[in-house]
Amino acid sequence: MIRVYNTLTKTKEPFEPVHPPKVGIYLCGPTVYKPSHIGHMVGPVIFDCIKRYLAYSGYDVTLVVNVTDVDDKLISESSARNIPMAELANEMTADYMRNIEALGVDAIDHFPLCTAHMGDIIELVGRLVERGYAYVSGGDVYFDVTKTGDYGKLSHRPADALMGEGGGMAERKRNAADFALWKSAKPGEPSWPSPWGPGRPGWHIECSAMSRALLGDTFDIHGGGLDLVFPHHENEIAQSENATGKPYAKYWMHNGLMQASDELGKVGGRQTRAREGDLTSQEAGKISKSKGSSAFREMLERFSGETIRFFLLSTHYRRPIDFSEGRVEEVETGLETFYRFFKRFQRVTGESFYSLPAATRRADGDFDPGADPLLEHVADLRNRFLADMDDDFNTGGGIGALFDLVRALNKYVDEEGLENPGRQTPDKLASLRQGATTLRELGLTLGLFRSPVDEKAAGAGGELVGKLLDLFVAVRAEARQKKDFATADHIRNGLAELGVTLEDRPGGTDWTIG
RNA sequence: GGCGCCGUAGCCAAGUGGCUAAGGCAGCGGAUUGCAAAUCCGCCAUCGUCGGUUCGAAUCCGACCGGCGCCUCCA
Repeated sequence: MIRVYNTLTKTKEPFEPVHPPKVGIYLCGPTVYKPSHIGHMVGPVIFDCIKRYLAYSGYDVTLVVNVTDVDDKLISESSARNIPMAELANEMTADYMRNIEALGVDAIDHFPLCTAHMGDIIELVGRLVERGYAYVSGGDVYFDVTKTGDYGKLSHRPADALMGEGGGMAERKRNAADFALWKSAKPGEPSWPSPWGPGRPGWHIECSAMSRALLGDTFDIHGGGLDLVFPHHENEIAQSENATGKPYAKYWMHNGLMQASDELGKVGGRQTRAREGDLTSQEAGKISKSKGSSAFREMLERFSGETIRFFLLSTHYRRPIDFSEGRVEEVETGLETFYRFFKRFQRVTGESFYSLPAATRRADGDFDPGADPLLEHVADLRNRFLADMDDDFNTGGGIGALFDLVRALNKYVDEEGLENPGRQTPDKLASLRQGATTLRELGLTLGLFRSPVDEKAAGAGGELVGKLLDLFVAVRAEARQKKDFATADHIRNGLAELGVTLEDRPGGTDWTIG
C-alpha cells in the first residue's frame, strides 16, 4: 500500500487512483524566461522518480509537465533583450530540456506549451464566464472568488486573508482576491484573439486547461513546489472545479524548496520583508527566480547529472534542501561506493552490472531467497526499501537501504573470496548476481544506475593518458616483482599527486583518475 | 500582523508512541595489504530547552529559544 501526503488534507492518505491502473500526474513546469537553476530541477527529478516507482508498482502512469511560454515575465525579458517572445521561449525551453535530460529525467510523457493550447484556455475561461464564476472588466476576465464556497481549501487560509494581484489590475476587480483569467493586451504585446478582445492567459488558467486537455477533468496527482500552493494551485482548483463541476486533482503533492547555497546556486531570499537587522535571513533564503541564480548548466560542468540526482533524492522530497557544492561533493563520495562495486562485480563475474536484467515490475521481482543467507539479507533490504518508498516516496530512507545492500554484497565477495577465480562456484556467483540484480532493480526505480557514468579520464587526450598509465603500471609491476618497493611507491605516490589512484589487487593493478 | 514548516552525532540525514535511534560524509581502532588504495569489522547521538500526557515519547500536548517558508513573481 502506497501512501502519499496530500496538501489538501494535510495527512498521508492511501494512494487509490481515480481510474486504476491508470494514474495521471500533472507537475507545474517552468516559465521559460531565464535559464534553469538547481531549484527548478527538484520537481522534475522527484516526479520522474515518483512516476518510475508507481510504474514499477504496477500502475500505468501518464506524467505531464507544462511549459509556460507566455507570461508577463517573458514579455518583459524578451523586450529587454529585444527579441521576440517566442524566440526567448524556445531558447529557454531548450535549456530546460538539456538540464532535465542530464539528470536522467525522461519519464515525462507530455510537455504541453501554453501557446499551443490557446483554444482550450479560451474555452475554459468562457465556461467560467457563462457559469457566472468570472466577469469581464475592461477587456480582462477575472475569477470572482466570492462565488465559490471553498476558496482557500488547499492553502488552508481564511478567504479574507487571500489577496490577489494588486497594481493596475486592482481597479478593474470586484474583490481584491479576484485573479485574472485573461489579460487584455497592451499595444505591442503578444496577443491572441478571444471573445473578450486580444490578450493572453492569466497565470493560472493554462495549467487548468492543459491538465484537463491531457488528463481529463479529474486526475490523480498534481505536483509543484511548495511556493505554488498559494495562489497558483489554490486558483487552479477554483477555476477547474467551477468550470467542470467535478473534483480537480485528488492528491496535491508539494516538494520542499531549495534553500541557501553558494557559488553554484546563488540565493534569492526575502527582500521586501526582511526585518531590521535580519541579514542572515537574506543570506539563507530560498533560491528565487527574482534574484540572480547561477545557471544549472554550470553545475553540470562540475558534477554528473547522476550525482546531482542522487543528491536531490538523498533527502525526503518535502524537506527543504540546503544546497552547497560541499554537500554535493559528499554525496558524490558516497555514490562512488556504488560505482566501485559495479566495477568489482564486473571483475568477478565478467558481466556488466548495467546489463543485468532487473525486474521492471515489483511483483516480478519477488524471489525466494531459499536458504541462502545472502539472499535472505537481500530480501530484507529490498523489503525495507519498498516500505520506505511506499511511505510517501521516502527516497532518503530507501537510499540508506541501498547502501546496506552494497555493503552486504561487498562483504559476500570478501568472505567468499570471489575475487579469486579459484574460489568461485556457480552457486556463489549466482547468488551474487541475484543480489546485484536486486540492487539494480531498486536503483532503477529511483532513476539511478541506469548506464555507466563517463569516466573523468575520457575527453581530450584520454586515450593517450590511458596508455601512459598502463605503461606506468606495467613498469611498477616489474619493480614490485623485484621487491623494488621504493620505485613502486615512487610511481604510485607520483601518480597520486596527479590525481591518479592505483589499487593493487591479486589480479593486477587498476588505476582511476579523480 | 495572519498562516505554516523545521531543530536527531563534527556535517548531511531516515525514523513521528514501544526491540540495541537507519544510512552517508568526516574521524578513530582493527582485519586485509610489501606499504597503500579499495573492501570488511568495530567505535562515535538519548533526539533544541523546560513542563505535561502515557505503563512507555525523538515521536502526542503546551510554553519558550533558535532557523526558515508563504501571505508579492517564484519550482
